Amino acid sequence: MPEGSESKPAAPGPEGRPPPAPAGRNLLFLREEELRLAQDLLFFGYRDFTAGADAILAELGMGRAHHRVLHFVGRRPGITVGELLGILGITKQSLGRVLTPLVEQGYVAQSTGRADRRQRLLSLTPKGEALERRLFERQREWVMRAYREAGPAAVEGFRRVMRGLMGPEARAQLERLERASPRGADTTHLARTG
Amino acid sequence: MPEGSESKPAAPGPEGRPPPAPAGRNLLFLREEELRLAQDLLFFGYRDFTAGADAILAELGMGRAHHRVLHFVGRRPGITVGELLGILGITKQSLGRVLTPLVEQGYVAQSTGRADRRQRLLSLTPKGEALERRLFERQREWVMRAYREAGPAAVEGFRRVMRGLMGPEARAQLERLERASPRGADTTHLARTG
DNA sequence: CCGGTTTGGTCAGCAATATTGACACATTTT
DNA sequence: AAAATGTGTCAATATTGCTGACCAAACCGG
Repeated sequence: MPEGSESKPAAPGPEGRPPPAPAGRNLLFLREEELRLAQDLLFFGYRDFTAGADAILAELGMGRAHHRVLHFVGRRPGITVGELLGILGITKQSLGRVLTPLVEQGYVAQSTGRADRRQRLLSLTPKGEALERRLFERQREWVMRAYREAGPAAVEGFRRVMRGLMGPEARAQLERLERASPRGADTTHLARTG
Repeated sequence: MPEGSESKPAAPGPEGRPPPAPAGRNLLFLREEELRLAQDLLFFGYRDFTAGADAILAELGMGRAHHRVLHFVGRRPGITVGELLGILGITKQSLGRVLTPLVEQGYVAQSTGRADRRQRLLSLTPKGEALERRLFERQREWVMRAYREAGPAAVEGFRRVMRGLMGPEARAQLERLERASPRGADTTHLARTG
């Protein structure tokens, strides 16, 4: 379980400690309604964000878990099973149930680790890349619409808040992912105006 | 093909800034990496956002579905089963499996609709309100931390993007929820007739 | 080389959340 | 009276997660 016990940071945010001011407009007085809205937004937004990819996956008899594997393997080719487990935050058995079929059906390739030969380095086959890309494109359109409607400043705010919603472990993992940042190089075929 | 491959948006940390926007063109060319980041953020962020409440629920032998029912019933007391189904986007049977125990255990009260006596109007009992509040408080801390770290402008952006990620149906539902305003504020239309 | 640890695979069993389809019942509408 | 609606419930199934146990291969320190 990803923590949940993280206590309030003594380190003040950009706002610092709000003084016991008259107008309770500051963030410490986050009103209840404001936070209930956040709950609603996250519920509806996440649900609809995943809906498009879910539909594609369903056609192939797959689920969201398969997508997550494709996504993170594609994001970090050569990832080991253990690392993937850490990122997904699930057990080996749960992962095995989706990973094994993906390998058998030729979406994911395994290769023996060069440094440590116990490791299975995972990567996407062309078939796997094609599926991952298809799923990605579907979500891209969805996110793109939201980003365009909201504007660049809102996008940056969105990112900051989402990052804040992550626990320390997830933040570390995200950093690792960003550093690895694999396929940023060959995206020529989607640089079109879509 | 032009670009798409480089000019990475300099991995935005908490201090990151929106990519230099010369024209609206750059939102149309939303780069792949930018959108992969969105996928990651949503995955990790949503997971950790729900982790706290999940822990409480697990102690009570409940799951996330129970929380959603408590949340939306609390948000809109007097809601009918059918409306709840529409909001949650699940089937009657799936709802029944969590709703029935919640009623039996005294978290949710049912009352016959005054206009249409077929309807069961749902509301939280004091016990249900207490649990919902406990769950809410846990998430509030979490969201509050993220909001505080991100700052008010970012929060506004977050909301705009999340709203954009919602489909039309969800937007309509959210509007209805906001209009119905929660908890006693403006719920006259549900005069309880026992 | 031995023995302990790490990495990964697999099996058995269980639980939560979702699905579809069918049926029943009370009530409202036509 | 008949049709439609709102709700409850049954049986069967799928997906995704869990725990615990056990095994095999490979690595590492002495």
